This record gives sequence, structure tokens and C-alpha cells, in this order.
Amino acid sequence: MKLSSEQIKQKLKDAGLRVTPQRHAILEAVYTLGNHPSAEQVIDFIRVRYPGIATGTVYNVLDVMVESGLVKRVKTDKDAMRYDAIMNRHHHIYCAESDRIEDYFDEELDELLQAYFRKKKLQDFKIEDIILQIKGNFNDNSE
Amino acid sequence: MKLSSEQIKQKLKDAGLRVTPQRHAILEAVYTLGNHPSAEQVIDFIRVRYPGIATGTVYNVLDVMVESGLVKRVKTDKDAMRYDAIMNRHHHIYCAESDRIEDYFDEELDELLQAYFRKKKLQDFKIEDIILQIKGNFNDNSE
DNA sequence: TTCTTAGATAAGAATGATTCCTATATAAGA
DNA sequence: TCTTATATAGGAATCATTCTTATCTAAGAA
Ligand SMILES: [Mn+2]
Ligand SMILES: [Mn+2]
Ligand SMILES: [Zn+2]
Ligand SMILES: [Zn+2]
Repeated sequence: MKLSSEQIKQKLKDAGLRVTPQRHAILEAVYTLGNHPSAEQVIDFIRVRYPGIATGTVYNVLDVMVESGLVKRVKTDKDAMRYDAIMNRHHHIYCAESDRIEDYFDEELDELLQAYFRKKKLQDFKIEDIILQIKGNFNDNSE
Repeated sequence: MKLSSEQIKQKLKDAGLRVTPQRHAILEAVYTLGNHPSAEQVIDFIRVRYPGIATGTVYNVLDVMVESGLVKRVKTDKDAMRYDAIMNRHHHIYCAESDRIEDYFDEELDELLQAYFRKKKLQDFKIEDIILQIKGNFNDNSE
């Protein structure tokens, strides 16, 4: 997804965060890259135009954005964390033989799940979020 | 879950793996520890009785066991990988404020999901596994 | 506008989980 | 018992992430 500079700034403000060039660049990168970039991908993307940004800053800012609800972490089998700027409810399709992670949106499924867990209460647990990990293989082998 | 020495040996053989004391100890550890231990927990557990085991061996063997379908990796927000010896279909309840990960078994839910995805085919994707990440908070704060 | 300062960043060292390397050991079939 | 493909020990190396500290700056106050 592509956001205007103004939209990015507004998102930072709405989250109660100071607007800095670094934060602006990082949030823009996560949106522009799409498909759940790693911190390293964010860094590489930003350094083209903004070579000075410190590695640690990117990690710090991504953490802050996760805490503020601007991005989400995407769990992985691998060592590197992945990030997601799409905050709408959706699920993830993991390719078994590559690092590809695709989004899966499906309101009907979400309603099904919500209805199910409204009925079948988990005792002693307050559900905040339910995300499906759908694992398998893409028939075509493209990206 | 507790397995006899014979059961462990048999599982290794069935998976086509050579039976070594290290592999025996590691598989036993993952079963005995339960609750999705990290490699470090496995190492600590084993070293009590078997101090000589090498760190790298544990990582190697865990990888081999994942490839052989003896254990599964459990995805996490954190840096350390977690492992699961329970190969029956089940889902995971993640505590938002600790590293606690509980199992969630529910055949009714599994049938619901299966039926759903049988109907709503994902194009160009062959589903191998669907696992729910249920995130939230435990009311009681115990382990 | 200028001042103030809590909070943010740069730079690079440190950490910690995991992987790699290679000499040695061993499971298990012949 | 022999053989050898495979596994392990031991320790160095890697690499994602975190930490530390000096410096800088966003943004509210004056
Ligand atoms: Mn790490
Ligand atoms: Mn790591
Ligand atoms: Zn996503
Ligand atoms: Zn489990």
C-alpha cells in the first residue's frame, strides 16, 4: 500500500509519537515494501535515500510502532522477525519452502471464528486476537 | 507426556533415524518438558544426566527431528525457537505478557475449519496445515 | 521566534541464539 | 568383527537484535 507523507505523519501523531524523519521513513518503508518485510529489508530500503539511519534506530522504532499499534509482528519459523503494516484483521499463508508470507482476508471466516469462540468460551483466558497460520505450498512457484 | 525408553527408540526408528543416546535424550526431553520448550531448556534438562552433550548437537538434532516429522517448530514473537512433540492437530494460545504458550485441542473447531476451506478453495495453494494463534491474557496469572 | 528538555538517534560494542567447521567417535548393516 | 556413512564434541563464527552513551532534535512553553 502507498501512503502520502501526510497520512504517515498523521498516523504517527495519532499514535502519540513524535514525528521524526526516521520514523517517517520506517513507517513508509513497511507500507511500501508490503509482504511482511524484515528489519533488514526496511533498513536497505531506507538507506537508498537516507544512508545515515542507524540499525539500532530501525529496531527501536519498529518496537515502538508495535507497542503503539502502528505495525504488527509476524511470527516466523526463522530467526528474523517480520513486520506488517496492515492492521485490519487478516491471516497469513506461509509457504513451506520459501519465506513467502501472503495475506489472507476473509470476513466470512472471521465471523465464523468469532461466533465459534463466543459460544465456546475459553475459561480463564481473554482472547484479543486470532490469526490463522495457513501453511502449505503455492502451486505456481512465482512471487 | 511421558514416553518409555522403548517408545522413544521406536519413534526414532520409525522416522528412519539412527538411534543415538543424544537423540534419545533430546526427544525424551521435548516430551517430558512439554509446553513448547526452547532449545536451551532442552539442553539444561539433558545436561543434568548427560553433561557432555554439545549445544550444536541439540540444535542439529532438533532440526533433523523437525524434518523427520518427530517434532514441530512453534512460531514466536521472540528470538528463541520453541519446539513441540505433540504432533496431533492442535492450536496455540499465546499469553500477551509472558512466554507461556498453551495447547488448545478442539476437534469441532478443526472440522469447522476443514469444512470451510474445503468449500472456499484457496487458488494456487495446497494447504498442509492450519494452526490458530490465539493471543490474549490469562485471567489467573499462574503457570 | 527562541528556549528548554524529554525523548530520539548515531555509532559501535555487546549479547545471545544459532550455525559452522573439522577431527573424532559410533550405529548398524555387511 | 569390519566397514563406513553418519553423528557428535568442541569451539569458533555468524548474524539478528539489544545496549550504551554521547549527541541531537521535536515540539511545547515562554
Ligand atoms: Mn539472536
Ligand atoms: Mn536470533
Ligand atoms: Zn499480513
Ligand atoms: Zn503445542
